[in-house]
Amino acid sequence: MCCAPLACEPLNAAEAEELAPLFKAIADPVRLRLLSLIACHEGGEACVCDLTGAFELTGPTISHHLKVLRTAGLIDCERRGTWVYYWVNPGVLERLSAILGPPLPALA
Amino acid sequence: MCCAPLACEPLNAAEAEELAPLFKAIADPVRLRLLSLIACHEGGEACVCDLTGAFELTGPTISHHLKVLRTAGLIDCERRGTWVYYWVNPGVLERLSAILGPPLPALA
DNA sequence: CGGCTGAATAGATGTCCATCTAAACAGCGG
DNA sequence: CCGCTGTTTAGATGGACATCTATTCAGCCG
Repeated sequence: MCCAPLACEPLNAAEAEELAPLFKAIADPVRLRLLSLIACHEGGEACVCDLTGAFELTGPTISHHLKVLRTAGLIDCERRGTWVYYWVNPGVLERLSAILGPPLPALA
Repeated sequence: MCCAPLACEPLNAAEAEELAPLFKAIADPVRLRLLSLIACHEGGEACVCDLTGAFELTGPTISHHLKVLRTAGLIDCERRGTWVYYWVNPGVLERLSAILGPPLPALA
């Protein structure tokens, strides 16, 4: 688990190879909005049907983007009856934030 | 200038379209390391020749990645005699960090 | 069980991108 | 002025990716 911001010490090749896919997962406007929609949704989770309507994209395309986010470990999901609910995996975004961010004064 | 973290209110389409290219620029292991190498280098700036040696890639490839970072607004450069120096544009990384991060308690 | 709705998978397609080689450009030193 | 080194640009190529249509899978209800 690496935590030092980019600007503190040079990222080695292995860390960079590990981090890049996470940034790649959020480096798409649709996926950024999906992530945001899920994170902001009441209860911290959202059904696919809540998400699809926000885009002018087909169901399979949204499903594809959700899978990319899930494969990257940013979100997780569970089927409950007819619907599938997604939520943001805690900690992952914070980690990315910390890597980009300024040397935080130790927040316990 | 948007600042609210992803998890506070849903990103609208325009904001997402603006942010995605920034994340795309850093969504590559080589560019992540370049950014880190530059940020960590003494004086906050690095010459291309300082960077090329860290990778098993040709000069043109490094030059290409630097251009991507520069086009995205993450870094800037200046030629001084024979060498070209790059530095990280201040503020941009912090902004991305803030967007991913937890709802910061208003830091003036 | 049969059909309906929500969601994911399969396969196809057009575009973008990382990398290379070859060539051009910029500044320096003899 | 000429050649040398550092850096960028141009063009080519192979692979990755966003999106679609068609199909399949999963659960519900009459």
